[in-house]
Amino acid sequence: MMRGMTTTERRRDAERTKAEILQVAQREFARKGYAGARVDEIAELMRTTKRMIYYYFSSKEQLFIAVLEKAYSEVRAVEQKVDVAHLAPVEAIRTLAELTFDHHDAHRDFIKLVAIENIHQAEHISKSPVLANLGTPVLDLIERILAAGKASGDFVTEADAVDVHMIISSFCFFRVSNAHTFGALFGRDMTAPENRARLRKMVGEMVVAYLRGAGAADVT
Amino acid sequence: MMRGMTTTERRRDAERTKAEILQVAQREFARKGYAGARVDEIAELMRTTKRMIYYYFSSKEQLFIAVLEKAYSEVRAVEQKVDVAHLAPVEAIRTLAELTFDHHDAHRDFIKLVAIENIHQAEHISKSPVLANLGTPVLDLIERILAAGKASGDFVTEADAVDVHMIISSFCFFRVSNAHTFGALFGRDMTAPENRARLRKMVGEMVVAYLRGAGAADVT
DNA sequence: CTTGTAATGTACGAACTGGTACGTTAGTTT
DNA sequence: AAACTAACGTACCAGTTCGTACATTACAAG
Repeated sequence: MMRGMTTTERRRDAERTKAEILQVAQREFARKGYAGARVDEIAELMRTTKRMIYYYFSSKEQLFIAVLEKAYSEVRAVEQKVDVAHLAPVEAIRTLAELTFDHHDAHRDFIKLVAIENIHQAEHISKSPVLANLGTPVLDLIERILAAGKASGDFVTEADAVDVHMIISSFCFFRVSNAHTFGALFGRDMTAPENRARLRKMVGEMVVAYLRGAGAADVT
Repeated sequence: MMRGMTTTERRRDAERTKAEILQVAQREFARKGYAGARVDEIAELMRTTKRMIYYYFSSKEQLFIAVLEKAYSEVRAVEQKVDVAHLAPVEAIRTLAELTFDHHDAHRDFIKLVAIENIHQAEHISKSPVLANLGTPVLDLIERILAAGKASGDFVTEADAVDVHMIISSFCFFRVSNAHTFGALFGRDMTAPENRARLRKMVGEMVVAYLRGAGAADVT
């Protein structure tokens, strides 16, 4: 009884073990990919043994799904905190873009997991009921900002929430996910500290410029 | 003698065999990832046997590198053909963006290979001397367009060629690479035919709008 | 037509890898 | 304090996977 009781350090702690497995597994999957990650290696990097992985997660695939679920839920938790309701449309969307940038910057393992999941045609996400309908909150937020911007006349471009989310995401995601090949081919590390501030500013300006309609063919 | 001689269909043809191996391998690597792809499976999908893979490419890793080299060189060949020199700066950059869009759209396997290579920290690209300094041609082109745009007063934003290339690439790349998870979470297939034209127009407008400086904080 | 060699096919092995059978211990309940 | 169960450890196996030793054949040269 009393699950949370830890006055004396327990040697056996299910929650702790599960958490450690997830943490180590996340790093391994992010670094080696799904097929490239080794269950034995994950086990060696923990205090517990391989047996525990199967005790709590049944299979490598289930473990990967659990890692994805945990990572996505953490993302969601952060996104909920974004408060841009009190800002004017232009500043609201700019801020959202910059916060998205910060978030991607801070959760690089998560980005890699998503990239891996895309290589596998999102087959694991499909198997998880937890992960469906997880995108709607952001879309609602963007929708409100867009409506306000249209009403105030700041936004001219015809674009829906999904489009805008895609613009922002693509930039922030690519910067992290493709840093290696981009760096190898163009000699610039997009994730280097000295480039951070400039690129962060770029996302914001890009979305705002686009929504203002300055890119249309009939504009001078 | 006479390598190209093929009046009678030869049963033994090194070039043909090598080409088929590369083609099949490209598809397998793109679908399963590097570690996920199986040499035996690649062999089964060809007319020849696994022995030939090792006869011509020595190892799985070398094969993957060869696939990357072939894919990148094909990309480069297409990019060389882009002729935007005669266009005005705004139309030139817009056209470049749209052509990049088309190119990514047409070479999805290549996109996936690059994504895979990024998961593996571009370690294979680094091992290939062929693949270094491959990005410069595009950068030169963009540089010229930017200079012309600055001179004509069309472009106001301070951004160099690498930045602009990144904006364009991120959008085009993300659309293909993340189509699966994006579709699963937001219910829209970015690669579906009905979205193609709209998104293609978006890249162009986005870059142009950004370069015109409409996103800056001090612009009304 | 013989002979040399590039190209190809067959069979197999050593190491790895996901997964499990079985035994043990800590902590809780009564 | 006995008994019960969740949590954990060890040893191991069966299937897979990259790679190779060895045999063979098509083709070109002289």
